Amino acid sequence: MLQILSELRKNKNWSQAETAELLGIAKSTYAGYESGYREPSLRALIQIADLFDVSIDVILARKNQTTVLELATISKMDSMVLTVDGKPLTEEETANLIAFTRVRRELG
Amino acid sequence: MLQILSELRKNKNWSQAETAELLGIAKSTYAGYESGYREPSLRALIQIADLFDVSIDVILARKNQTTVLELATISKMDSMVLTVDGKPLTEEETANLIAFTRVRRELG
DNA sequence: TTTCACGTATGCGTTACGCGTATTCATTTA
DNA sequence: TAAATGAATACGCGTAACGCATACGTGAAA
Repeated sequence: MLQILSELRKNKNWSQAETAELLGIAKSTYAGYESGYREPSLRALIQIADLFDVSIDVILARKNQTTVLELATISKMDSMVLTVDGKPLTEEETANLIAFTRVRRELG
Repeated sequence: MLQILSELRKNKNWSQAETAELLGIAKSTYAGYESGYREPSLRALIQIADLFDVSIDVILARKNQTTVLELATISKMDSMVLTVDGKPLTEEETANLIAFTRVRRELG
């Protein structure tokens, strides 16, 4: 249910112990969330969402808000920023990614 | 914290008892949420969000609107799909885009 | 006044969360 | 190679708090 926690954490290059400390909980407690051994309480869930700066629905992988977004559109939106290694993609970078994808698909 | 429950419920012209029955919980339990006497468990919260068809963040009155998203994270999320030319990016394609971006940035 | 619907408050049993601890595995250091 | 350190995971136990049954207060309708 909470597999995404591992992804979010690794994107920040944090260990479970570091993350637990930032959350103010025991490392075994946090590890239990990732492994699926336990589910976080509502209070813990809110802290986690705040720490990773994502919505609770994202953490719970709730699909009630499945959104399909065109890469080209996102780069024009002010309300959303894509990052790689924590660094925002520029419009030029995004344009290159789109071109890159088209070429690769063309080649099969 | 959960004042919005009362509004969501009244918008549907439901009594607390009706709502509780739809949720499969005791009416005193549901009433406790609205009055602030108790907070719902995570399980109950998910059922409530599904019943009213709103996101959990809305129920919790969280103002976060995740604007910065790591590309690597998105590809792992079921709740969001990126497309190029209307065609979804596969996980492999996304991984290639990330690698491509890193190389380009490395080269200056 | 009685009755009924609605919302609310609380005692109590039980669930399950959080911590400490132990274990396993991988990597590093002497 | 062994020892040590770091990382991830599993589990026992105490207890916080959730859910239910029940009781109570209010207002409207008869």
